[in-house]
Amino acid sequence: MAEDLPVARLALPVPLQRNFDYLAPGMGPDDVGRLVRVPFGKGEKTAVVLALPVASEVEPSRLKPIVSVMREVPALPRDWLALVEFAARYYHHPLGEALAVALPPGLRRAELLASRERDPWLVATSQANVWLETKPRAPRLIALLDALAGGARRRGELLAAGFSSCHLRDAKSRGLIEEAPADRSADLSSAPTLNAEQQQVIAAIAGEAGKFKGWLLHGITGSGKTEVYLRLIERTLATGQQALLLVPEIGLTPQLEQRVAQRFPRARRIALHSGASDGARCRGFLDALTGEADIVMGTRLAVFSPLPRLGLILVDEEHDASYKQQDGMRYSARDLAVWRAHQRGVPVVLGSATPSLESWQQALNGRYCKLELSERAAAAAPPTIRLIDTRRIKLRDGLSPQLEAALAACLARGEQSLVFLNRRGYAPVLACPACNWVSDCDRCSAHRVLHLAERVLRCHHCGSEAPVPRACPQCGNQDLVGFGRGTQRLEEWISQRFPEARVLRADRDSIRTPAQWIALRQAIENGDADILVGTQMLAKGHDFPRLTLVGVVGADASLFASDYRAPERLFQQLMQVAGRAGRAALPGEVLIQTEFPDHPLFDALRRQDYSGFARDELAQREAAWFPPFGAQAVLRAEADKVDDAIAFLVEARALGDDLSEGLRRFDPVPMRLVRRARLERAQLVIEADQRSVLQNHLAAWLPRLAKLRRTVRWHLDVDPTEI
DNA sequence: AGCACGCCGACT
DNA sequence: GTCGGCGTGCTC
Repeated sequence: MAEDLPVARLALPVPLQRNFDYLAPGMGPDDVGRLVRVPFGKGEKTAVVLALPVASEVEPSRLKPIVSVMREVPALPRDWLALVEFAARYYHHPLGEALAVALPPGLRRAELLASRERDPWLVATSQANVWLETKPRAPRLIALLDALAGGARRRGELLAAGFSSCHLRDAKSRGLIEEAPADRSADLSSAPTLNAEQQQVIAAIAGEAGKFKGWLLHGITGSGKTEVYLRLIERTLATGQQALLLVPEIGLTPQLEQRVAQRFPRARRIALHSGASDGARCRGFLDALTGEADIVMGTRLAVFSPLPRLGLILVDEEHDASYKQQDGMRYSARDLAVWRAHQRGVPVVLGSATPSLESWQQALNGRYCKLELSERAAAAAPPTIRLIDTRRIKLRDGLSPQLEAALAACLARGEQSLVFLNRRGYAPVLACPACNWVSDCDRCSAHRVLHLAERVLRCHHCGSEAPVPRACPQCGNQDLVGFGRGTQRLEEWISQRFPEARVLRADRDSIRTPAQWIALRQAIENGDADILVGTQMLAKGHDFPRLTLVGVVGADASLFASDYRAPERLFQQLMQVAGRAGRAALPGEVLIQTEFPDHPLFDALRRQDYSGFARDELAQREAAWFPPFGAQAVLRAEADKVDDAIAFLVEARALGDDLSEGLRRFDPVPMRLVRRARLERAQLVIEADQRSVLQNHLAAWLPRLAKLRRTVRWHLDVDPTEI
């Protein structure tokens, strides 16, 4: 009697903008949010129940039945489904694929759960009464029901009786088990005293807990933002709620993870990031879902953690580029965090020393409430920043006499210095002066960088390598020259100039694993290094108490980049690296070598005047209707030949001609790095003054693209950060 | 995306 | 006479 069976509407992980209906025997409205296994095409897939029951438009005979319901996973709550549905709609990504992004990978894989699925007790717990009748011999179920009947309601008692925590999970989500009153109190035995500013900030945010409010916490380096986060988490846990703490890259912030662990030793803490194993991500996700986790800390993907008791969202270093996913569904975790806070009626705190201009503008126009932390908490004065005009100075090994003298003096004082150069390798290009051969990458429109230490030429865009030729491959000339400088060469120069100094280089080549990173930090903290040479890896939020001097070389290239976001990024980067100087009792000094000392960016930087920089930059953005004053989306295409990509975009654009009112649709152009990993790329930028106009256009236009010939690969990027 | 079906060139 | 190229079309 197939026509009597309920029909469920499911989202499947396929790149199709539609859902699929299946027969759902024995299922009901409570099963919305369940994961199910279904036959699809030739194979089987894991799908998510969106609605049940539904009246299907599909002819009943064509409906296939659901194979199995993954009852060991509690149903995903409606607000979580709504979050993913919003992300799918906003970023114009198929819902099934968006769900696949939001779920931990292991959860979708049947084999990982297969052993649990076969465990009759696990299946039984979710439908205890039904199964007690139909499967009277499920011994674990009977044991559990006996335990429950005997008055054991506490998690601890049941664990003691031999039920494992994963066995109890579903029973608990069904309310069969009572939550033991948890001790989530903070350990304040080391906690620093708050200054007046910190107290005000905490009071302001805590005073408006329990409802949505966007807070922009603008705190200079060393002003104690982390302590504010910890105190806010403490208050959230005290009211029995969960806190979500988003961080840029967990690998680079083990210090923050440690501080959270030290402060909340008794709370259930979860760390979620792409580096964690499938099993760990699954467990973390499920602990968040059942409400067992108190603090969920993680990278951008953690924004999709289900949090039934959510009370607070924190986004640390909210300007950081890593919050934007750069493939698949290109979401901004920061923006989704704000949407989610609004959806759930909880406060969201965006913290940064150099906020994104998007967030800053939201604060200026009153959508966010701005809070300032302008004092360095640890008594030290802000570093002094000086510019070194290198136009009329002869540099020796890339160093000006001033920077060299400052390094020597720092060395003599027994303090540490850092020379910042955001370019790894030995020299950016190897070239032949005789015939003009250059070390081009054969897969990308870029040079291969000379890495002398590893004796290879390496492309920084696709990773391909070639041995360093002994002679020019074109004319045989033996005197090939490495032009420009990277961190390896700078390290070599500095070691020669200061033979008595212990020089340490830190970039993605020298620090590849978390263990190496920990060892490096340890060495710096122990004082086993005098001069550090490094890329932005060393710029991000670390306390190096002995570090008093920062030198910046080679930042000029970014000043005149064609990307309109380049100045914002450069300013953020330089403010961040400058903040490494003088964090403890010792005063810090920052020296920046530049040929453009009068550039307004450097002027604002010298005064450490973020708001002045933001004012100037926002004025320019407003004049050009760039974000945050207009909204952008980019359609990108890649093909063997860039002309094919352009042709596709031209054709695609024409399909939206009748929908183009209120839009600026530019000509499709090759991307700045046209060829990457053998594929040639082009893009079409679309702008609107209003987000809603852009969204309406995309919603009407994109479905038409499915009808185009599938000759190229393409994707859409809403709110792109790299153009 | 997969994976089928479906019509035109070089081979056991 | 077949094996196989990837162009269109479907997946409840």
